[in-house]
Order: sequence, then structure tokens, then C-alpha cells
Amino acid sequence: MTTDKATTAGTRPSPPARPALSRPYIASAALALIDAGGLSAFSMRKLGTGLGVDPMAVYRYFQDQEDLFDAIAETIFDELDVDSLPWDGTWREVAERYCLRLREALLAHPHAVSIFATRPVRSPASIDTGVRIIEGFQTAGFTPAQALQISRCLREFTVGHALSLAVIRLGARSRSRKPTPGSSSYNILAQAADDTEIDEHFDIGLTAMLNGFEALV
Amino acid sequence: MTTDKATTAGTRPSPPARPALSRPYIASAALALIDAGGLSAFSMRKLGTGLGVDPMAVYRYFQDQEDLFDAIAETIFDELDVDSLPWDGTWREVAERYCLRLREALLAHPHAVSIFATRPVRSPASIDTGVRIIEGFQTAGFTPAQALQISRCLREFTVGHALSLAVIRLGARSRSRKPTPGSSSYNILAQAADDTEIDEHFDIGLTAMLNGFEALV
DNA sequence: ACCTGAACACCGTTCAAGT
DNA sequence: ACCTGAACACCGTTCAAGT
Repeated sequence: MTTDKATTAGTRPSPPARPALSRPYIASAALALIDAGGLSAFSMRKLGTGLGVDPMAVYRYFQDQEDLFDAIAETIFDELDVDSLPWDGTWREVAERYCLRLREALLAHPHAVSIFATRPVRSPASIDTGVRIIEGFQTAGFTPAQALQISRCLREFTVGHALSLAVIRLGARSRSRKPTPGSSSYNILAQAADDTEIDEHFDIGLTAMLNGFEALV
Repeated sequence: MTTDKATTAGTRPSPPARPALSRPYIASAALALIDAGGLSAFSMRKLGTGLGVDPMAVYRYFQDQEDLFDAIAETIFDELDVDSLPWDGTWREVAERYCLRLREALLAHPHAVSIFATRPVRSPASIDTGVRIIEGFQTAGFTPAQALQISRCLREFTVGHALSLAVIRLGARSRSRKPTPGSSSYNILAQAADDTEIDEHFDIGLTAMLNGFEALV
């Protein structure tokens, strides 16, 4: 019916239901696919098919899967909305809010945290944010070396935490494995690990680290 | 020549050059293969071939690749030699040495850190160590909830740090990508990130976190 | 310019068969 | 009991061809 030329109305130039392909659009679609089906079920071919296009069309925009995964990491970072961070506040306010936002963005995509955690994010937005944070630390009185080291520690804790939490949450859903009844030591850890409220240990670690850094300045 | 029966000497029952297969032996061989060639070049088939055996023989010992990766994570953890930790010392000494050992074991296998970081390690050795550390924290005066949360924060920072560092070190070797000359902000970060001495920021973060926790007790 | 689809060199995993 | 190898249903990536 609607195959040959324009639609029966004929006015619009029959825009395809799918938006034009582009790097950010494809990266978002890939991330959505991973969110829905998990990383292990993702493939370049399924991405093309899901996009309503030939499985190989994606290679017109990305060199390979690594290139696509780099873009996915940038997509996640962009969800931080760094512009709305309290840039006029103290170094500690900026650092704390940045880490909380990063954690939030990562945990919104539990199946993709490992993609983010296994590559440096080198988008301009990410680099500029890093520079801005480090400059703020220096203004607050930290040495350049300290400022860099502190920013890296905070990010590493945040990413490590989000990765660990994502793994636990996803694992709890898929694993029904019995609690290894033999080892009595298992229960104390497993019970606590699978406990939902334990998610809130991030604040304790972040506060401890920030307190420790505050003593340096 | 040596194909048919025993060797010309004939005394020994012609022991194969390769040791008997077992889960720990296969896991170690897989880890060595990943250390040498990187994770992306690893495959179940190459593992069998590298073991001098049919590519499918490994499936007699491991259910699938996930099962093998679990065992690789346990192999790395076993390199900690937890028994030699200063269990008679303060909670802080135990915590600090544990994190340093864990970092060391992870960085000895940069291509496998992501394997360790993306799954909970549930070997008896790992679980017992976790319990022992948490009990020590409680003895030192932390509440049970605090003890658990603190141990998780320390581990998350350590793993996040090791993963980040491994990624940077491996990336620096494989990437010759020009420094994106347009963005002037790139250099300050890239220069610092690729700087070898920056590796030593782990101590600063660990000390800050431990100081912060010490104030809680 | 952008998309297609055949082709290549691999994968992980299963399973009937060998010894 | 343990290993083999053919077979299945996929992969990522390349590239000549289409429109």
C-alpha cells in the first residue's frame, strides 16, 4: 500500500519512521538495547536490525564495536548535566554533587556500567568537566598534583561502587543459587550483600574520603 | 617415531607433557593466556588448543565461559595470600594491607581486572576473608552495619582504582592517537593521566578514606 | 552519499561418538 | 571416565555492489 511513492496524502516527502542515522542517535539506541536486554545479548547486527536498517549500516558511522562503546560511555556521561552542578560552591560541594550525579547516571544503566568503567571517557564535555573540577580544587588550596589525585580517587571510588552495585543487583535477579548451606559464614555476607538498604553505604565512603581530603588543605 | 606405544626406554607409562586437567589448572592457564594476549583475543577454543587438548575438553570442567571467568577471579584473589595479613594488628592495619595486596594482585593482571571487577567473588577463601575483616571492624568498635559498609567502600575504591589504572596503562600502549590538538584543555589532563608517577595517588585516597572512617569509631 | 548483502574468519556451546 | 570433532547458530568486520 504505502510502498511505492509518497503516502496517499502526498504532501510530505514520506519521512521514514526512523530518524536519520547519526553517531549520537545510534549510540543512544545501542544503550537502550543494552538496558533492555543486557550486554551479553547485544550485537552489532541486532543493533542494525533494531534500528530498522541493514545490520552493517552502523559501520558507516562507527569504525568498530570499540568505537561504538566509547560513544555509549560518552552518552552516559552526558546524562550528568554537568552545567547544573554547583560551580559557585565550595570544592567539596562540587565534588560531592559530581560523584552523586555520576553514580546516579551509572546506576540508571546497570548493564552498561562495565562499558563506562573499562575505558577513559575522552569527550570534550568529560575532559572540560575534569579540568574545571581540578582547577576548582587548586583554587581551594590544593596543589596541582593533589587536585589531580583527589579527583581521580573520587571518580575511581564512584565508578567502582556503581560497578559493584550494578553487578550485585543484576546478579540477585538472575541467580537463584541456593545459599551454599555448608558454609555458615556465607549467610552473614550474603544476607547483608543482598540487602537493599546496603545501597546507602556510598554516602559513608564519600563522606569519609572528602573528610580525609579536607584535612589536607 | 614416538607415536605408537611408550618411548624407547619403555619404563615410565609415557606421562603426557601436560599435567592432568583440573579446574584450578585450567583457570590458571586461561589467566596466563589473557595476561599474554589480552582479553579480547581470548577464546574458549584457543584455551583448549593452548592446553594441548581438544578445544572442547574444557567444557568437561566448566559449564561455560562465565563459570571459567568466575574461577579466574578466584585465582586472582588467591594471590593475595590473606593468611599473611597482619590479623593481630589494628583494624586499620588489616584494612590498609588488605587493600594494598588486592591492588597489587589486580595490577599484576591488567587484562583481567575487568573480569574480577564484574562479578562477586564467592570462593570460600574470599568469603571467609570478608567475614574476618568485618568481624575485626566490629571488635574495633564499629557497628555491624558500619563494618560491612566500610569494608565494601574500601574494596570498591581499590577495585575501581585498579581497573582505571589498568585501562590507562594498557591504553597508553595501544593508542598513538594524536592529542586532539584543537582542545587546549586536553593537554593538562592527558599529560597528567599518562604520567607514570600519578600511579601513586592510591595511597592518598586510601589514607583519606581510612582517616575518615577512623573518626567514626 | 548512504545503504545492502554476500562472504570470510572466526565464536560459544551441544552432543553423539570414540577410546 | 575423559576426550574428540562434527554440527548449529550465531558473531564482527570487509567490501563490492546497488540506489
